[in-house]
Amino acid sequence: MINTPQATTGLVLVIDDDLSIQASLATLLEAAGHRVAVYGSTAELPAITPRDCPACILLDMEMPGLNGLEFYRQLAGHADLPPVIFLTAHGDVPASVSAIKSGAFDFLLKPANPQHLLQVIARALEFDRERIASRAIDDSIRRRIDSLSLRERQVVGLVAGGRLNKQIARELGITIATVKVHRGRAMTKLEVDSVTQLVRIADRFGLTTPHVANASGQTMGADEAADTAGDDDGEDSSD
Amino acid sequence: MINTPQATTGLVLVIDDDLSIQASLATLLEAAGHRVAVYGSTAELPAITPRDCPACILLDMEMPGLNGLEFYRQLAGHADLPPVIFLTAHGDVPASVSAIKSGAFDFLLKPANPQHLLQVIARALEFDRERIASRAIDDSIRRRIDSLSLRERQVVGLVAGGRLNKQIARELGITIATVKVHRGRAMTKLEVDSVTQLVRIADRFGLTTPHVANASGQTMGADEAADTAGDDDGEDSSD
DNA sequence: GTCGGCTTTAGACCTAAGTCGAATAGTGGC
DNA sequence: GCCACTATTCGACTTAGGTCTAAAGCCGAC
Repeated sequence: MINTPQATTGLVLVIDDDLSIQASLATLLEAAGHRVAVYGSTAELPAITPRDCPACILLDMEMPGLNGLEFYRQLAGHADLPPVIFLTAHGDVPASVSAIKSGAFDFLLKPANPQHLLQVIARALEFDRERIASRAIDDSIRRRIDSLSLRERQVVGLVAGGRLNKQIARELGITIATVKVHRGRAMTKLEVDSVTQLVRIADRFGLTTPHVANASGQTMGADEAADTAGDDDGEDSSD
Repeated sequence: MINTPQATTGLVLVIDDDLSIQASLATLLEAAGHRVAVYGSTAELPAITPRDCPACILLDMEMPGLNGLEFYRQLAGHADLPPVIFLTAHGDVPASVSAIKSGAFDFLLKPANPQHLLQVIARALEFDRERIASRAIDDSIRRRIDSLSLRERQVVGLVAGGRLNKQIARELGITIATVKVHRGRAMTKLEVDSVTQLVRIADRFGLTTPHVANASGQTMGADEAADTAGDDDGEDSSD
């Protein structure tokens, strides 16, 4: 947002087979305060591991061997990828559209205006910085979830799904007293102190057990089912 | 996903100043079972009103007067827009990247392959159909929220924020009995029967009142604050 | 003025949730 | 075998949530 002269710096992974371009990019980027790692082909790129410093990938489209776009698609499945900026000499509209739709951060033409390129990289690094931060929070919650026992996880899912303790007890074939214990312990382990927090965590990490099984929906899928279908529960007098 | 011969049909708004293109597009689209409305310029397009039938916009980039991309940006702020497919004779990479990043559904080059164009339009209409469906759900929830009184809305926000009834009572300067009344009435009006559903609605529609005001976070922001701040409550004998 | 809606409160009563102590069973180590 | 640890189970007790009835003050609409 703010155009500070010294913005976010980080690691830029340059993938290009042209040596002169490698050199000029490295010079430009290092002058801007970034660390640079250069690779001559997609094959040379080491496995992308989650890193704590902001990074982005500057990817040439016309690479020997694997096509840049295909390479990207392959990487993108991996999910924990820093933003990718395509850089190509050929103004190919379909390729650019395809790249952006696949989630690429930007698509630039060579020769790129150095000022503009630095700007785009700065934005990409800033984006990655935020991604890393939110991943750190997620990891912390993930660890807490992993510390739950099987039963605790089941109970959390059912609680987030809107069931009462007695319904949970019936579904799991245990008594209400036991449900309460699992529920309480899960709250402690997850470091939350209200159901509202539990619901948010459960939804975000796919723990929620919806009342009505429905294939669609992801963000609030658990409840779209719940509020369109007048979910009936607790009304059976079988107990 | 499924390539049924007779896929979703709908209304296609064609915006192009070339009469011969208007004619050929209309012929092609109508043959595919779509309804077509042709406009010679962006200015001629009537106000986009929310409609119940799937629609999409086929927009020429090189229009007299307002540039297609600018026009799109202007429309996009409006939010309730059917998917827009750009159609242009000039393979302009920056324009296509910009369009897609702004949320355009696709960006095609003229002359477009008729088969491919129909395929893209079918996907756009299908996308719009789903958008309309989810909008219908949202509108229905929105109406329920609008039927809440001021107090009820406040109580919903605080409940979703994780407060106990007694905390809510203290914050609003009323008794627990009153809080319970508002809470119960809000649940009835919103047609939910568990706090978990209430939380999802409150989060999705910005009703949640977080414990501690914090700038960061949006999806789970309401609660991350809650578990760091050790909120004391219920222990003051001042009233 | 009267009607209806919003807000407020109280008391009675029932149901649901949370906590404590305690018991059982499996697992791995000494 | 014995110990420690964890997961799981349960009953008893305490607190919180939810509903119903009844009532009162306020305010805008008809």
